[in-house]
Amino acid sequence: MEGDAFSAFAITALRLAGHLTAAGDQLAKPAGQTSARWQVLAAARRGGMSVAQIARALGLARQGVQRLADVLESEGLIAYADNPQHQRAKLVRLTEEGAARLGVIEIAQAGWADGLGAAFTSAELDAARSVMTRVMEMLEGGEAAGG
Amino acid sequence: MEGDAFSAFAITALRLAGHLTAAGDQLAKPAGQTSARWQVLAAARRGGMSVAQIARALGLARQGVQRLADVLESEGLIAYADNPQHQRAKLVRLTEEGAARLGVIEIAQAGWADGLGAAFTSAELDAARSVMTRVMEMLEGGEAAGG
DNA sequence: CCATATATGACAATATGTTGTCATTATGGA
DNA sequence: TCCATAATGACAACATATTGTCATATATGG
Repeated sequence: MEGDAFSAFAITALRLAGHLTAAGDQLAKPAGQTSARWQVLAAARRGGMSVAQIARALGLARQGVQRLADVLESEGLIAYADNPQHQRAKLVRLTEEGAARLGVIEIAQAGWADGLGAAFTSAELDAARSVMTRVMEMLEGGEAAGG
Repeated sequence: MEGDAFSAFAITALRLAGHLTAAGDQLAKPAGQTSARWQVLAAARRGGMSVAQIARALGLARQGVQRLADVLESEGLIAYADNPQHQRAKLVRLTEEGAARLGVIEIAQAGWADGLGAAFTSAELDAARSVMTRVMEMLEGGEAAGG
């Protein structure tokens, strides 16, 4: 029954996420950051997005990202810029200090990903990611059966 | 470069976990529970495990599971039984009320997993899970390169 | 038996994330 | 223009989870 295979898949995915978050925290630690802050810094570098837009891009609640962004702003890693499109929704941009911290993290992350990725083929990783993405799309869409 | 494929895999896994937790919360909601409590109830049904053992089995910090277990115990869904092997580490067991709640959740979960799993072959799901498991084992083991 | 190391529960501080609520700002239709 | 609706930031309450610390219980080696 695919239901059992799916349940096992879901349980494994949840445990994997815990390990990945912990690994991300370790990668971000030398820059004084965490996995969550790192995500916001990376979004800030893209630029042109408000906090609410970043939250949607990350699949997180607006309020949680707002709290992180406010902390990063108070530490000078990001800055709020006026948005000609919207008076309240300021645009988030990366400061020089923020870019420096993000750079430190991403150098470490690249080495980490290369090291772990070497144990897999790109095809394996992409196939697994494809399944994960399809599951996500189903969860975002129909809210599923049986609930 | 497999590093890039791995990075994309990791980002997708983190987002998927968020969706799965939200879905689990919805499944557990009719029983007045959450994803986290559900996991502890399921472990309690297996029986013969202390809080610390459950935490290790779930890949979570001992202290967090302890807090959940204390709440579940105060609500009468689990009970602490004396452990002949260890004076302090009581064994966690499911009460009748806990079993009833867990049953409600698992009926909903079975339908949910069948519905979502129908869009995949067991082979796809198992292959994806295999990759996730291998990543986890690498993360648990070496703590990886580049960090 | 004793000393050391490990495991466990208790407690606290902190980080992350969700939901709910509110006032304000945009947006779109009558 | 006016009004209803949606989006946004601010604030609060709560759930989850981590790390750190402490005292006590258990295990291990001498």
